[in-house]
Amino acid sequence: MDDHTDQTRKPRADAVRNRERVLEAAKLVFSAGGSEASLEAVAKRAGVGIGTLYRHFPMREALFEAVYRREVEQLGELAEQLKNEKDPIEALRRWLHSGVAFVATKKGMMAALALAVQSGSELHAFSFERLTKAIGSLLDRAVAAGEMRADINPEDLLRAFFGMCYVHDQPGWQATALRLLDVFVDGLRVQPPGKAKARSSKMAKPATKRKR
Amino acid sequence: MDDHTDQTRKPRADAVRNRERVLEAAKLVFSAGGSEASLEAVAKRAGVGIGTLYRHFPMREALFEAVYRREVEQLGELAEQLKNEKDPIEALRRWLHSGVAFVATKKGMMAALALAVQSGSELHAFSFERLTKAIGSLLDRAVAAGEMRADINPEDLLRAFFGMCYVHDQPGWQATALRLLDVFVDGLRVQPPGKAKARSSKMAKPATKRKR
DNA sequence: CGAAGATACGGAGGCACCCTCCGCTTAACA
DNA sequence: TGTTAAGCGGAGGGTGCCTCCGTATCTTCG
Repeated sequence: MDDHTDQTRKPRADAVRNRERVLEAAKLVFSAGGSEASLEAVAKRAGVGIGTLYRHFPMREALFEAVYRREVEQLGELAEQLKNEKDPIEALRRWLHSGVAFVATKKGMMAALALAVQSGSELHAFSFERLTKAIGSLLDRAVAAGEMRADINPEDLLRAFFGMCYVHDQPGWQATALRLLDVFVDGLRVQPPGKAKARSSKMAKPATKRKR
Repeated sequence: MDDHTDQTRKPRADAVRNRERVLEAAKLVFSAGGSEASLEAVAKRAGVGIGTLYRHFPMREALFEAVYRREVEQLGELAEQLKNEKDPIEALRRWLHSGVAFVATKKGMMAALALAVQSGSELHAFSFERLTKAIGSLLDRAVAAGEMRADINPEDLLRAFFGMCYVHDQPGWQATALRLLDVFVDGLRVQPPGKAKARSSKMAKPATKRKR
């Protein structure tokens, strides 16, 4: 685990720089154009040859991975901060809500990502672990405080979160996702028999417009 | 709206037959290989020329649409049947659970579908309406019976359902989805202050294994 | 039934993108 | 500064997407 025991050259400066450029370009291109965007477009935007792109990211999937990895990191860090929140359930809900806002800026990324994750790659392992740990800590706190049922594990919650965020097709999807998450959190809450429906007052607005 | 007022020829028999063949082939191919599968493979499997495929379904998306439309129909019909169930909430839950099983057989289809729906096509309008109506009737019954909170509309519930079904990557995803849906339904339930946590006995199994 | 006309079929071909491969360039190390 | 390995770029072979049009087949009408 030393730094220079097995004669490893220092990585070339231009290689590092190019890798960074490609990542940045990919983030922009995928954000805008979705997973459809051609890798050649990414290379062009990054100002590197297509060959360079492929050396750094041998498969299309690898590029998604790298781009997405950063985003996941950010979500994880957010959870860390929220652990300072007083009310544990509120902290959890805040995280979920923030997650929605975060996802909202990703647009096309999500579709690409979904496909990438589907393939059962290592990306899945990484992000799942990172986020599970994050959400798990929030969850544990709430359970320990006796405010939340203990039969749902972090993985489940994470899945539910992603699921609800996934459906973003119409303009108002964010509000919907937030509402759905609130309901879910209500379902998780341990209701003291006495004030069973008290917390519902937190959901200020009723559903938008009861169709049909 | 008559049948033969504006001189419409009867559609050619071979055209109808070929369309059917392509649909069947597409269903199989997409089910197996996911959205990656080439349309030329579909054409070959259907035993028609690539040109024929493209005339019937001008865009890749159109093919997904047509295939998916049937599946949606089936889900809708299932809801009709479940309206005869006694317990309205149980009926709703049964529908959701059946939905999971249904989705489970689709495998790769879901990814393709997600992309198609994303594009805000007419498919979305159709399936959303069909399923919303189906789920809405189940929901209304439960609300009318005073067993369910009234501030969640059918659209929301549908989104939640799809969201939870979407995350299918690992072997055990079905069990997870079912559990998540149960939690969600619990969240929807109006809890009589007296027996607040009584219904939780319905969730026989605890979460599989509380990781970390 | 047979001719006429509409309609559909098939697959060649143009295009875009994927990915590989290799001669040239450039940074790291001595 | 010279040596050497790592990295760069983009030409090029391959595949799949989609269009276009000459040919085949079905419907209709006399």
